[in-house]
Amino acid sequence: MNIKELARHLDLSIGTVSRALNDKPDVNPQTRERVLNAAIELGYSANASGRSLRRGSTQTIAFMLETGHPELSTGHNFFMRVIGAMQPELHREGFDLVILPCHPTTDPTSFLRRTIARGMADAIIVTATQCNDPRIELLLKSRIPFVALGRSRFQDRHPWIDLDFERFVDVTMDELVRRGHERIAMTILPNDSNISHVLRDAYAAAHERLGLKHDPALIVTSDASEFGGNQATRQILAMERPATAILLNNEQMAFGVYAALFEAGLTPGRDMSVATLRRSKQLRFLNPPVTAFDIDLEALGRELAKQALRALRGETPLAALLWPSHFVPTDSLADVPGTLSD
Amino acid sequence: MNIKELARHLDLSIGTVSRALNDKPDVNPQTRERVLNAAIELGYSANASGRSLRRGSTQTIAFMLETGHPELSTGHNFFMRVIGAMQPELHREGFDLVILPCHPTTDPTSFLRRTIARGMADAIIVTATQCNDPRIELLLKSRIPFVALGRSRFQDRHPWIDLDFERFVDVTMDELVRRGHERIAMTILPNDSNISHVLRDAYAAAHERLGLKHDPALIVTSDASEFGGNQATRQILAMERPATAILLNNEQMAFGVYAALFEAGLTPGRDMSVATLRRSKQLRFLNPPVTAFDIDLEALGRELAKQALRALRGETPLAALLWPSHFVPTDSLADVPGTLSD
DNA sequence: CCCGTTCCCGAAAACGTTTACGAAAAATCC
DNA sequence: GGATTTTTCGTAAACGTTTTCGGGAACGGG
Repeated sequence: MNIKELARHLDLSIGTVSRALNDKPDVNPQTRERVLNAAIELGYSANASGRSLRRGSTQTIAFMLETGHPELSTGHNFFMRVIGAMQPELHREGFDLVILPCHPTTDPTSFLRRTIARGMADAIIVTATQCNDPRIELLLKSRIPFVALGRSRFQDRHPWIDLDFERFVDVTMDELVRRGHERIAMTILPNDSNISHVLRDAYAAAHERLGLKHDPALIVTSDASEFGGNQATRQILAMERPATAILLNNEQMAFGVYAALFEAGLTPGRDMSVATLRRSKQLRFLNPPVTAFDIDLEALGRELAKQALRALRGETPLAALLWPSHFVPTDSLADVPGTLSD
Repeated sequence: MNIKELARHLDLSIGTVSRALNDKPDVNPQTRERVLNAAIELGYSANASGRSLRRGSTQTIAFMLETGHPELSTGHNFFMRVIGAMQPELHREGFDLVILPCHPTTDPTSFLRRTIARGMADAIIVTATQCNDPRIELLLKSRIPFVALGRSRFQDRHPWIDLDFERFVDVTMDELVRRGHERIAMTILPNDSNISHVLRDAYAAAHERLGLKHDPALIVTSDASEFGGNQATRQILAMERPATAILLNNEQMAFGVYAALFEAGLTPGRDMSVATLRRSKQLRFLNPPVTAFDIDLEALGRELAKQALRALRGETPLAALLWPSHFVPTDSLADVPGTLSD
């Protein structure tokens, strides 16, 4: 069922049919009605290849998602929440959203190069950005509209949205210091992800601001999984002067942290304060629930969609965005033993 | 950079360039070499729209994923593992994999109809199948190659792969009955998903086989989340004769189950045996770890990819597949209090 | 030297759509 | 009623690719 058949069926030329379907002027309201009805009845939708070939645009936005990273497996719920919210937002404007999964065995940059060269999308979303990200260099060079979910070295040259990791560190450390903590550990990822850089900087700045001694050993590298949290906690507990609190950059890690604490005969919250970035449903079923930040991922997804549309329409990009979050302290933060809270 | 530019740059006709790039005969080995090198150097990849318009096929396989269902949010790790494994498998054969996210606010069937009519993919993967699935009816009517990850009423008319829920119920109940349990609860989903039907049947059959009394109240409906598990457990504990074991159809639920047990002053494993379908990394950090089945999701993804390729090549479909799994019992299963195990 | 074969390449059509252009018909104006 | 505008539609080109077809050159055999 193509436009030619549809036109023949209506006894019209394909030009008229096309104009009717695309809300162009120069077509009688009655015939337009007739065409629209016939299209629905015969289940006609314009062939995507033909349309994009002629138009020079695919009406499609691609979300490039690197899958299969064991250390990122936890992030899929995060991304799916965001993506889920993007789809209807784009759909309303006549755009399709496709996710392009990229397995770690294939080079993300050449994967991206190929999708750009083949013209598979009008705009692209990249995420899990590195500080020095070759994908972003490529995107800038290709002059294709894109939005990054995450910052990078080139962040002033393209639209982006990112979580407010600085605020996470600041607010949590303020609270911990207020409760008497002095040795506060933090986990970061083993790769070159930009998050790690941001966290390091924020961590150092907070120590400076609060007049704390900055012990580099308190930054432990581990992957963002339950195992990572578990191993990091063991490492911290094995120190001659263990930390009394730990900041996690990922909610999954908390399960491993709690397990390691229990195993050492310690009580989370009382003997070790724990905080993580994003509050998720699961965390509520840990005892005590883990201190974290509420983040509206659906709104984030909608915003990402809007930014993408602005980018491909050539409108001036909105101000880059550190996404707001809401601090939800719980009993997983406690006073340092022997300290009186105010 | 299109084929015309490339041809001009090489001082050849576009026909020859195309033949060279596509490994057709009738082109001098030397010129082919020359073309291939130039294509790499100039970063040429054939425009997807032009190619698929001419070829009548997109060399693309679409995985339709319904996002945003709160009750399915947990499944994203599951799907992402599968999808991650599919991509390289398809890539080796020259196919692209795209995920089409479908938000619950849009009707999945018309979403699917549109993607079929627009010719966006050569084959389609659908999942989260219902017993009476309009999407599958549509796919059959459209005569487009597809594979279902999950069974349905039409399962003998199309290729599919599904988890072996029957084996889950059988093996777990055997073990529980051996340990003296007589009242075994099971959760199912609130929707019309085919899983629920399969589980009900297997549950009834196992009771029959093992000579147990089948109490319908022991099948509790709840969504597949931590909250669902929590609420289901409370419901079970509130019975005048509570169950002594519970079968979960989703690993996330275990967290809610454990929390509810702790809150009631009960110990998982000792006071209530717990088993769930799929073993995940998280479950290991519950205490005791939850009995479950190891499932090789990557292999499942690769198999799904192969089935899709067979389907679109018109080869006879492989036998439909109940995917194998490996039972890993843990201390979350225990003898009924007062019973001696052999 | 001529004929048949093989090898390589260019010309052109086709895929389904959109859109610029022109033309016929209808409507409006004086 | 003729001139002019407006409305409505058909024609045809174009998008980038693949593929069929035919033809020229090279080659070999007689």
